[in-house]
Amino acid sequence: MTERPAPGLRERKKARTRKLIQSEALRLFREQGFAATTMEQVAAAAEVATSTVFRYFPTKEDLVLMDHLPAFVDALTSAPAELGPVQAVRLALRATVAGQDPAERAEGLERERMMLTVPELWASSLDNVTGVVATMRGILAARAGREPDDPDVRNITGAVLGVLLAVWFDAVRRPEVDLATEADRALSQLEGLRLE
Amino acid sequence: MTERPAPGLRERKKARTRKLIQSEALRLFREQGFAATTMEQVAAAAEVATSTVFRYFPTKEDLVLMDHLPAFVDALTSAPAELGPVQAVRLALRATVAGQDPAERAEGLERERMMLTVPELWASSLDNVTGVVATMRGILAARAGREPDDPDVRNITGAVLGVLLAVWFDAVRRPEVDLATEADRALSQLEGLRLE
DNA sequence: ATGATTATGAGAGTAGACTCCGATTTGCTA
DNA sequence: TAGCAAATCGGAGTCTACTCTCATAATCAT
Repeated sequence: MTERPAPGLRERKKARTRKLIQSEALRLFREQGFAATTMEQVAAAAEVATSTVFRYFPTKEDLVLMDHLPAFVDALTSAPAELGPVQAVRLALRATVAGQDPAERAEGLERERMMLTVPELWASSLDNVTGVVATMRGILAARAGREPDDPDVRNITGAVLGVLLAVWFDAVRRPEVDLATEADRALSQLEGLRLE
Repeated sequence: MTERPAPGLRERKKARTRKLIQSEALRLFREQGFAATTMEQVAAAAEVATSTVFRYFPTKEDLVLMDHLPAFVDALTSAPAELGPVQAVRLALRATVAGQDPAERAEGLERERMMLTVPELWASSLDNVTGVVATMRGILAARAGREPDDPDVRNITGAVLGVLLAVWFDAVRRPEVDLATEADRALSQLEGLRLE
């Protein structure tokens, strides 16, 4: 949010160390699995003290977790009011993906693969998930002039996130599947669902 | 499956101990939370040795986990072939709920509440969930003469499970919501989705 | 250059899930 | 009732995420 671009040497070094630790961790997780990798190993691979790893990442899970959702939320909020819920989500998705740096996309996919695959990570993203659900309900409800806990809103949100998750699982497991177009196509099947 | 009803005193005692441990554990989890409860406390509450608790339940999570899905799977498999996927699921759901002992339902809901709420449990049910998804895809695909990894099958399954999960989350949090009727109503909104 | 601030290193320490094992009790069988 | 097998007990031991502390080194401001 308030990312000060003020680059003291100190800050730059910190950012570099942080990235180093994280990328070494991801490599180890990929190679030997999440549970089988200890924090000592991560520290050793990044050539820092174990306590330093914990200073940057309070929990092991934090080495993987992320938040690329805000962009999507923004896009959904600012979608034209005349669109139905499903259309709005499609538009927001397209906008989000388009605004992504393809370089970081690969690492993103790797992390997502782990999140959807490794139980511990699946667990610690629970809060994230319920948060996204709540947010999305709020937005879709507002767009249709309904309450956030309206059953119809809940159901549509559930259906939309259900298909998205299904596609996501597939895409993460098979590199030939393009998440964006596949998700768009999947959502198009739900266009019959309306509100209001 | 091969539940021998042969009741030696030994077996009866074992079953009783098992239930004792589990119900004491659930009580403690409800009262102080899952993470905040230690296995020692569970053992103490059930008045057995800690090692005995581990003999019955290899992991802490096993004290909560369960499998009431087989009934649903059976019902779905044997639904009339002329029904669409969503209708078939509705029917199977109704059948499953109808065949449940209302006495155990309460405890079931309690466990489900934890599973959907406590991260550690949410994690260890990952396998269960993916298993259910795969099974359901298989059945729906077979009913429509498609492949299990057909995109349409994946999408419909995703949507159906999405709404079900949404309703479930609600029902588990608010006792006044009746899971069965609410789920049926929610699914009725998806009837537009067809295959074949 | 110097003193203040901050990051890092190194290591000891804690907690709690889970394992192992020898001794004891308990139910089963003849 | 004697002997056998299974279950339990009690406790020592392991493993690893995570915490704390303090000394040292790097950066910053003046």
